[in-house]
Amino acid sequence: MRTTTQRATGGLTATEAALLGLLALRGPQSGYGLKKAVDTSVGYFWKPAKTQIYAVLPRLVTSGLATRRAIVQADRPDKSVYRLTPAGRRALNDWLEAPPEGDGDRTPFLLRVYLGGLASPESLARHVSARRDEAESLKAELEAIDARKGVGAEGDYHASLTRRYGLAYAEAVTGWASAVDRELGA
Amino acid sequence: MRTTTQRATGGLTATEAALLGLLALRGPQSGYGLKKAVDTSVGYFWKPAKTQIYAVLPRLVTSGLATRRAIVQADRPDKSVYRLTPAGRRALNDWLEAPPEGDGDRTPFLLRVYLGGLASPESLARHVSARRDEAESLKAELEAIDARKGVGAEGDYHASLTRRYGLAYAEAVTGWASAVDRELGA
DNA sequence: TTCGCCATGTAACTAGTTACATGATTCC
DNA sequence: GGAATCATGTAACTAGTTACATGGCGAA
Repeated sequence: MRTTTQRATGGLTATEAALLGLLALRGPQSGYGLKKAVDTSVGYFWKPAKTQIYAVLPRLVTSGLATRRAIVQADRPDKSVYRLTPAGRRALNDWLEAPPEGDGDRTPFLLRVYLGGLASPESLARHVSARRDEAESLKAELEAIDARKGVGAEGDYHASLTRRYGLAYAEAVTGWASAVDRELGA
Repeated sequence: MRTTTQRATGGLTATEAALLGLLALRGPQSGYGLKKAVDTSVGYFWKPAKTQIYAVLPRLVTSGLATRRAIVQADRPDKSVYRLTPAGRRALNDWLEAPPEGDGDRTPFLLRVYLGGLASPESLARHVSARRDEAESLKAELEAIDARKGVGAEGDYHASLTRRYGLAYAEAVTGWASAVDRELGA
């Protein structure tokens, strides 16, 4: 039931792990590139602000988990490219093996449902159907990605697992919301 | 896709709203009492540290959303009892009507799944089955509560909606995890 | 000419966390 | 004798946020 991503004695934060992981999967990147990579991969369930990415990267360098190389460019702004070190790879592995810090708690939506009797019934109904809409568009989005990659594309297995998780979640939410919607209407 | 509970120009934080909501539902309480109330009600999806509760309450008083009354007790420690003001009730209502700040993002578990190819297959399998176990025990817990209250107990409707949400979620997770478990075994 | 992409950051802030501190009373 | 309950807080910290700042290049 923990919320804060906590640095358990030498461990990584989830954001650090995400960045190291993307460096491991996709090779050396700039902060800007990592931001793009995040948005098109783990962005559905882990989307740090870009300033946070720029804050984390130098930290990784000073703790020896990554190296920075300055790249001078003529036509574009100069950039810093970060590369995973063996120590970084080890730290990432430790993080991957460690039990996940709690998620699923902190759900302001449910707080509104729980307290729904204090507001107008219409307000609750609006929240519920908005939730259903969100879940449906999440589902559509994930299905579109599935379609774009073929099922069983190589190198996509673990990513597809997260999409399937998202789909199961979305379907659970739409099912719940439809039922509640009907009840509130009656 | 926001994570941080944000104070949108005069708005409440979710923790403030939770406390005001419990004061509205259950009447005047001490910080200690509110902590108990949180644990036995919204604790499944919103569980602030007790120090946070003690930090928030005086803030509610200074912004006129609650009043504090000191109660001197002979046999127990003295306490402060907080009571909702009309302004507090209004602020709560505004919060209840407002669209929920994003949740569902920030899922370190999925980060581990996504990066599962970087660690040993056994590690991923362990995470997945741990997740299934958690979901199953959540389900059991929620069903136990449902059984304890009878179905359709008065004053329990909105709370029961959150339990049903939790059940749908738990079932989605167990379904996903069982399928993935089988795949990883093969 | 305007807009979007590339590219990196600073400054100010905040909602939350853990660890620590205190002390009487009541129940086993 | 020891543990749980009642009851409230301080101190130190942190991972994240938004708003702001800068500026050249290429394409419509």
